[in-house]
Amino acid sequence: MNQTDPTSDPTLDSPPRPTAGELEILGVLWDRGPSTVREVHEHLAADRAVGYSTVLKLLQIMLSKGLVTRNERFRSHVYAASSPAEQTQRQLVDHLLDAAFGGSASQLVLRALSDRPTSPEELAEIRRLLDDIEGDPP
Amino acid sequence: MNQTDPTSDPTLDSPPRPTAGELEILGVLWDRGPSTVREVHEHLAADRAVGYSTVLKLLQIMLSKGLVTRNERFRSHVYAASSPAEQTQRQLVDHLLDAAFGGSASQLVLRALSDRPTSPEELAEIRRLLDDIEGDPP
DNA sequence: CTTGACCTACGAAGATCTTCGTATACAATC
DNA sequence: GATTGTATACGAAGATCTTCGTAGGTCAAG
Repeated sequence: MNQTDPTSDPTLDSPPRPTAGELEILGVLWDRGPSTVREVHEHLAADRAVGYSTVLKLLQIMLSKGLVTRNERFRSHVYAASSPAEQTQRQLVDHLLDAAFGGSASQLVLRALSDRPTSPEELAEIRRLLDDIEGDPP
Repeated sequence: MNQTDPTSDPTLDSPPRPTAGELEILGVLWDRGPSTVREVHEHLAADRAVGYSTVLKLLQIMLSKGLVTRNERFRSHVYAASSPAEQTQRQLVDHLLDAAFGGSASQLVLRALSDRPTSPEELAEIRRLLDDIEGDPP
C-alpha cells in the first residue's frame, strides 16, 4: 500500500463514537485539559476502583482510534482529547436521535426537559436558543 | 420449572438499558405494537440484511432481560415491548446526560437543537413545554 | 401416517469492550 | 554499573453483543 486512499485514511475520518469507558476518560480530559496517565487515573480512581494499567491501555486504544492525541516529548506522555466536547456531544446526540427517537429532536428535548428539574437560568438559555433559531431561519 | 423465586423475578427490576440491536427491535414494536418474530424480521430486513434466527434469538434474550413480554397463546409467539417508548427514551437520555453532559440538560438540549434543522412546529412544541414548566414550577 | 411448511430452542463462533498482570525501558541515585 | 522507582508496552482473560446454523416440535394437507 502506498499513498493515502482517502476512504481509508484514519486521520481523515472523524473518530468513532467513544464507548462508555472511553467517554469517562474524555470527560476528564475535557475538564483538565491535556493530562498524563497518572493524572487521569487519579481522577477516575477517586470515583471508582480502576487499575492504572487499565487507564493506560484504554488511552492507548483511544489513541489508535484517533479519540485522543499524545505528546511524547516528556517521559510521561501527555494525552489530550482530539475533538472538543461539543463535537463529540453532538455526535452522541445525533446517534441517540436516530437510534431511539426516529430523528425527532423535539421528542428528545421533551424527554430531557421533563426528565430532570431544570433551573430557570437553563430554561432562559434554551428560550434564547429558540429565539436565535427562529429569528435566523436556514 | 415451578414457582417464581421472588429474588430472581425479572419483572420486578426495571429492565436494563437496551443495546443497539435491541433498541432497533424495540423501535419496531413501538411502531407496530405486539408482533411475531416474522413480522419484526420483515421490518428489519427491509432496512438491512439480518437473519430470521438472529431476530428470534435477540427477542429471546430481550425476554429474559424483561425488555419484552410474550404471548404464547398462539403457535407464533407474539412479542411486545414491556415499557412504553417514553420510559425507555427517558432512561436513555438520562444515561447520556450523566455520561457525556455532566448532568446538564440544557447543554444536551442545546446540542440537539443546533444539531439538526428543527421544524417550526417542533420549535413551537418546545416553547409550549417551556411554558408548562415555568408556569407550573415544582 | 407421512410429508412439508413453519416455528421455537439451543449452542457456538466471532467481534468488541473492559480489565489487569507482567515484562520491559529509562533515568536518577548510590 | 547495580539498584530502585516510575513509565510504557504487550498479551490475554472474561464479559457482553451480535450473528446464525441446525435440531427438533407442531400442525395441516395429502
